[in-house]
Amino acid sequence: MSPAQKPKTSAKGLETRDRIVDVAVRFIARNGARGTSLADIAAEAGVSQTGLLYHFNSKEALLNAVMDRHLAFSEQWLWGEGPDPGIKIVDIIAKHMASWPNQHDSKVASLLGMNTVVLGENVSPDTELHQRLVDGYRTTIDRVTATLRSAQERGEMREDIDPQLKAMEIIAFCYGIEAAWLVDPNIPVAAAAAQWAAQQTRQLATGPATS
Amino acid sequence: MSPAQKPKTSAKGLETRDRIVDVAVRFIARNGARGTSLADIAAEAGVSQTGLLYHFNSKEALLNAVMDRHLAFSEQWLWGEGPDPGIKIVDIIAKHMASWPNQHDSKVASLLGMNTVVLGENVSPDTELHQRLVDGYRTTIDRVTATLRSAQERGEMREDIDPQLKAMEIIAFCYGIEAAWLVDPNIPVAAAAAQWAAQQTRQLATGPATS
DNA sequence: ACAAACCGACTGAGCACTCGGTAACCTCTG
DNA sequence: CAGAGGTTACCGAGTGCTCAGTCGGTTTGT
Repeated sequence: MSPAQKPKTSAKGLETRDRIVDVAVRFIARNGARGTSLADIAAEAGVSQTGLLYHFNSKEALLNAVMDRHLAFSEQWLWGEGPDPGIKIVDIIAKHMASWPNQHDSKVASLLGMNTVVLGENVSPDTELHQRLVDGYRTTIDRVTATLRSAQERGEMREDIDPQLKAMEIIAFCYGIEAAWLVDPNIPVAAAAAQWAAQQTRQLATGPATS
Repeated sequence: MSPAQKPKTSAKGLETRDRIVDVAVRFIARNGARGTSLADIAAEAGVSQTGLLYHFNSKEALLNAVMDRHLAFSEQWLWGEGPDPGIKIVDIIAKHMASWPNQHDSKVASLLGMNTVVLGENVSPDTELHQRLVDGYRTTIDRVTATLRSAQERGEMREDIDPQLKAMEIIAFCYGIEAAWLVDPNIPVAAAAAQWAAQQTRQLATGPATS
């Protein structure tokens, strides 16, 4: 009936599908899902609104495809350099943030910015995407907690710091800086991230120099 | 003509006006401005939609009144204990966060949560409220920076930490924790805030005990 | 010839906002 | 202190727009 149920999609079909999601990510990152109409997306993607609805049976279906892409990107963003970076995770984050100033208009920025925008639209538990956000947050926290805990076991991180609470702090910092950067791209993100990472490393590490 | 231009409002008028803003804050904090209709707000406030539009000439006017209330609240939240708390600012923040778990459904929670929701809806620079958000962020950063700097001058804070970047970090943490708590009120906000404040204090203070 | 890919025209719901009223209340005057 | 006149506070019934989704088609690739 429809490709969502019977995905006998051809190469060309997949390509348009992909293009639509691309455009949707851009629009949603700027105006939110509620602030973006299917007509807008369709026009920019070079199809009619009906053509869009052929590929995604409803707005919600498109939204989910967009979230899938966002999830894949975030995954790569945090864990692209290995599944267990330990306390190096703060350096990874700072390194990524250092490149933000150059790419405020890029695809990367859209994929990142979606976070803040979609989250804001779905704080109420009775929206469709809310559960996805809760699950996403929990798994991220769990993974960061796990890598910090294993760093403690390896003796690379101080034992008197609760890994879960520290994970929450790290993710909160990411969210907060991202939000601030979105509303005002001129703030010194790179410097803030660098100072933060340096201080976190000093605080977390077991090294002899506590000075 | 209308109360917005000629505010000859009576006591009763002010009361309804106030009630409308109250309700609007609650709705917007949950569903965003775009996700809330004037009809919803009016019904909950016990007036007709036309009655609402008598007090606020447009949705945008109501939005601005809501933002005014939010601003006043945030002001009190951060600086209620004095205009120059120095590094104690992190303790103030942690203290406030400690009380969040008890008030997820309260007025306070709505006023707080608005931040995340409204910010997400206005990342694009061509929305009406965007400039207000940018200005609000900047002044907050400036004030935190100033109090940290004066702490340094008083010798209460280490000199080798950049106050502005630290201010950004502090505000980012607030944003991030708030966002996380909004989507999932069950997370241990109080504990995370307590550990964060303790570690920040140890890191910022000039005290002799660096452990 | 058959399915996949796509379109134009339509529909119905939801929305912010307008228009033409009415009722309560205050104020100034005879 | 009656009551006329004006102002404030509100309402019901529209209006025009935007938007997600439907329907009945046509084109294109294999």
